[in-house]
Amino acid sequence: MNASRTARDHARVEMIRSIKEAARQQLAEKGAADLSVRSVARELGLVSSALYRYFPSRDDLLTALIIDAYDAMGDAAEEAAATGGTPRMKWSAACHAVRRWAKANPNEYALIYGSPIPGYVAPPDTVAAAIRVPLLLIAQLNAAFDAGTLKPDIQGPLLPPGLLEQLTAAALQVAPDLSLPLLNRGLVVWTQLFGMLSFELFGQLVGSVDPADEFFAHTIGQMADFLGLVDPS
Amino acid sequence: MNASRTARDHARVEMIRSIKEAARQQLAEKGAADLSVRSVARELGLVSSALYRYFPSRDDLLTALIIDAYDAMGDAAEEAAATGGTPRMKWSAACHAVRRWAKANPNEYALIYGSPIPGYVAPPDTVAAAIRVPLLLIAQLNAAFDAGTLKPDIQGPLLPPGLLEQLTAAALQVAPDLSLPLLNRGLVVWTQLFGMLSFELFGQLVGSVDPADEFFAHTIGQMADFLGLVDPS
DNA sequence: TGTACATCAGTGAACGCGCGTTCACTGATGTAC
DNA sequence: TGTACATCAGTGAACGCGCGTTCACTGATGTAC
Repeated sequence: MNASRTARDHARVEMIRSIKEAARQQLAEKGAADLSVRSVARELGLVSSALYRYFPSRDDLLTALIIDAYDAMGDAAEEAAATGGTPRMKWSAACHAVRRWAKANPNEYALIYGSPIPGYVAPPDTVAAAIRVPLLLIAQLNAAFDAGTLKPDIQGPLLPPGLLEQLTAAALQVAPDLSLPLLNRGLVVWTQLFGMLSFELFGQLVGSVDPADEFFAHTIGQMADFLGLVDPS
Repeated sequence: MNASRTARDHARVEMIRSIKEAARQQLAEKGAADLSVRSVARELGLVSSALYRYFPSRDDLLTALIIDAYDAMGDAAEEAAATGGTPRMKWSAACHAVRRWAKANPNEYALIYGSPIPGYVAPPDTVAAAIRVPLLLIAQLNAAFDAGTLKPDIQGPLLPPGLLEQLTAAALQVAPDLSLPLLNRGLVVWTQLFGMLSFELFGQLVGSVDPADEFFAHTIGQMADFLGLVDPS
């Protein structure tokens, strides 16, 4: 309400910030399974029980880190897409930004896109942050559709009925104007993008196309073609 | 050499088998990070130090499980492909077998395709088992090429020089007759396949195309088209 | 403005637990002559 | 075939460690009158 109240509150949000920062650093060094309340407290020069003033349990701390990671990736992608250009250019810029973020923060990436942590269940709060990147990608398809820079005819096998239903439901929420075959391709490309990233970060590409810079860049282009996003040229 | 020697040796391989089986079960219940030498020993009614007669350390046990997991997946895929048909059919059958195996053994899947285990580095022994599935998929492209059931002209953006080099080196080992653009597409589809699987198993598809049976089946077809594998019809 | 009370941050000890690994040991199983 | 010895499997105790979480506590910071 008044200045003094704000002071203590401010110290509190600052402390939460430092805790998460220290935890993120531990994460970067040792991975999610090895992140412990005690080691974070140690890093901050606190006694472990002190952290319980800020996070009621280890899982809540993990949840905060997960949301922050999704948001950091979302920020990076949105910022890259905001630099302008055609939908295809923005789409490509967002993909590259996602990769850059993932390579700079591999353990945060693993936290959100790697194996689930045993015994941990993500609460629904994470969903809003988690869907930012897919929503951004779909937004580029919508924009291309509106701008008319989308090849109108997607050929390919007919969608089976169950898939049609799922896509219809998803489209209602997210992209009511998009054709369902195109939305489907969007999902294919979405899984392709993160499959490629996980393979690169988790070491599966060693011995073939690692380092993957050119493979990634080239594939982004191929997938843009697959979606019918026309080239800016 | 003689019968008695064989008897003790036989008991030994049997014991190794039971240890791995118990470990696999623990894996299925709790995930890789929670798998411990002591709990495996407990399950077998042994004292924990007894296991050190068979595996010199926890990491060696993990390595054995990793190799077994790759091999189990490889067996499933090869068995499915061995049922015959056109290369496209075999390719598709292998993909479905991989998914079936992964869904039946999610924690083993996570062990090999999920986030790296902190502090663990996979020894080179795992490579031979790890590449069985990609080799099998490439073998279908080779077979299709030899049978002439492959659309000969892959259009698309030119391969950048660094990628060309990497693909040339890989092709030498694995598929000397394949065109490099096609080998490149093979890699794209390979990452797509496991990206889709990881998303399904790790819960990223919840809210869109989960359950993913039809999405998976449909995408396998689309990717076969993308590779130019002609339809059996 | 000054005082009495309430709220909050951080402490330190403790509970109860599980972990990987080593080591000297006891019996049983195998080998060599 | 029988005996002396070597090899191996499994035991049980111990080392040293880290973990999440609770709880009664001390001071400091904020609030109400």
